[in-house]
Amino acid sequence: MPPGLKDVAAQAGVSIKTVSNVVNGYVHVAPETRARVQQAIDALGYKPNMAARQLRSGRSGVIALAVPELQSPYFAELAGRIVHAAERRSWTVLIDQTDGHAERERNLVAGLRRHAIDGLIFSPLALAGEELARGGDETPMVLLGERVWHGPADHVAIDNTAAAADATRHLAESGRRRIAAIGAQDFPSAVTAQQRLAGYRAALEQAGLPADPALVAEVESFHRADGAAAMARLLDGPRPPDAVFCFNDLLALGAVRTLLERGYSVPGDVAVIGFDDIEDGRFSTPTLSTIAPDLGRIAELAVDLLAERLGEGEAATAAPRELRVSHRLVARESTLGS
Amino acid sequence: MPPGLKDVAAQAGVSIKTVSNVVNGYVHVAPETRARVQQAIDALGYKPNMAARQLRSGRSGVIALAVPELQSPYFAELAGRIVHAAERRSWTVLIDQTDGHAERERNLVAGLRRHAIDGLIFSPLALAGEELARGGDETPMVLLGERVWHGPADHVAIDNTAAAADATRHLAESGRRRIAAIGAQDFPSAVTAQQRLAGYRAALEQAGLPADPALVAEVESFHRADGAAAMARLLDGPRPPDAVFCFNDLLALGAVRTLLERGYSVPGDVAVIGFDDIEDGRFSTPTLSTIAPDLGRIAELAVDLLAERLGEGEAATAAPRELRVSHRLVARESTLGS
DNA sequence: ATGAAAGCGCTAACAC
DNA sequence: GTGTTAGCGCTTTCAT
Repeated sequence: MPPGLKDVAAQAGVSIKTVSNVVNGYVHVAPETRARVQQAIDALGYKPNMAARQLRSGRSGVIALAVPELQSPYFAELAGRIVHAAERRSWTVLIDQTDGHAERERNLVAGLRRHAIDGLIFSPLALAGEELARGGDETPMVLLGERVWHGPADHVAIDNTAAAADATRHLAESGRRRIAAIGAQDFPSAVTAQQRLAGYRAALEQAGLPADPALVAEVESFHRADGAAAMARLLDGPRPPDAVFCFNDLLALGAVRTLLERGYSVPGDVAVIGFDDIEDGRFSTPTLSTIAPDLGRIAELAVDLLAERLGEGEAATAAPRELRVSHRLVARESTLGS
Repeated sequence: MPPGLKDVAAQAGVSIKTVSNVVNGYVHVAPETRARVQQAIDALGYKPNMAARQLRSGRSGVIALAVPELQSPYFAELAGRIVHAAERRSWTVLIDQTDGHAERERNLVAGLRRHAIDGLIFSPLALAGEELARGGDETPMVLLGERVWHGPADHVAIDNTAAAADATRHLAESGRRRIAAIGAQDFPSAVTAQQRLAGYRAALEQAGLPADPALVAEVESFHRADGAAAMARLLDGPRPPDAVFCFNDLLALGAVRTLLERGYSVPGDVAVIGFDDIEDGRFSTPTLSTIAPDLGRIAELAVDLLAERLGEGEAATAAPRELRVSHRLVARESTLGS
């Protein structure tokens, strides 16, 4: 049996409360008493029991991060940043992998959590709109990625539509005329895909380019294989594109692979731009042009928002906030040439 | 205040124990009573308080996974697999990012954990050997990756040395004579690097190839940038290699980048093989030959070992086990040509 | 500045 | 089958 406050108290010849005071850094403890208690703590190797502490205080010091999958570089990097940001507040992060399954995500939102967490940072994939409304559960939640519906949850995201337009415009400005898009998705929860598609179309129109439906390739998910397959379909079409905007870097990397495999030059024959700025794109051949969201800022803001809700101040009950994070276009070889 | 067992009991007109029985799926409850209780549970939206449950049972249902960094595809994928494996046992996974800092890792091992966890899966980077011995803390730990010292912890790994030899032999067998290695590390805890280096040297000797020290490039860490820089140094050397064995795929991808950037053909001029089989290598150009450890199996075994230690059976106190997981060589374009 | 006692929500023993 | 009771280890009034 591990030692408890009681054991330390006995060893130090003080009351349990005094030990608790020392452990929690309470100020009004005689230096001499403190020393004696500390000595007993060290001698016994006492460690506070977090379950008991939480039972009393209601706080676990754990927040959950729910992402579709850690395997995707974007989410892996996001997770890493959030773990670091949380660390600065002495929180640890529990990872929930939803695999993009609607039911898994619904459970999360419903608060059907099996574990005591102080807050949730959630990057939904299968759920959107009103389905994200929380029933009953008081645990604060911060949503990542796009949302359309103004509900009772804080939210951090970049301007997807504007970013997609930036990417497309970059292609148009380098003289490309048949600009394809890879990553369209039809289902209602695919908000991200729809916003990027909207940005793509807006930029096309602004550039005075026709919107050829044959140049929009749908994908099942946002992985390399999907991008490779979509690119193949585009190439097999009547008139192949001379540029492609892919809705994320993984799709772009897959598309590039198909192009090179078939003997096309990138960007000579076809320029390619992605979205996310994952590390792979900085070392691929050709290096990948992309949209770089300010990931570090996203992570920080998400954790900050949670902290505010968890705090005592008035912010805890404020209306849901919607925070916009900046992004920038990073032009590399896949659109510029080397 | 969220409803507790007591509230449900009152609502259903039964005792608190009966409610507990229903919640925990105890068998001997009259169907009719069960229904009534369940109804009360639903009506009140009762959720068990995990802190209290843990305080009693001593189990939190949370295990921790400590890795150097989630940003590395290998660890991201490992983490994803472990989260899934844990899920099958209804555990959730807490992520600890050590950043490879020795002190962080030392705290972990010392059990200086701030949070109640049932077990720890740990992939050490800065610590090795006796430093990994646990003091006092009873929480079961499973070590991932290589170890040299036979201590009181379970351990899952592939045969690093043999795998490195396989990779090197593959290069030699395709007729390469000046085979370089990228990834050597000098510090004592760099067990992985040392084992892979040993495998490389053994294979060289077996193939009757001289071991030229100028062909062994050291790196600070195992990232793309390190691989790119190391390759550049090799190329700037007196007699550049005609093949490179990189100690992980990230290094290899960086090396390939440098080669292509400088106009070398891969594998025409220089063949490259990596280690880990991360997804990037399957879509890069050229696709990357590599050593593929059975990651899924590693994750499963790690979780299984923890489960056994946590179980009631005799296995809980058995001697530390050392489990070897298989690996295979995956030859792709970077060594074969396309 | 320190101590005594209550109780957080739950499970485990033991009645009935 | 179901109810009663006693803590798990801690924080928190309230005293002193």
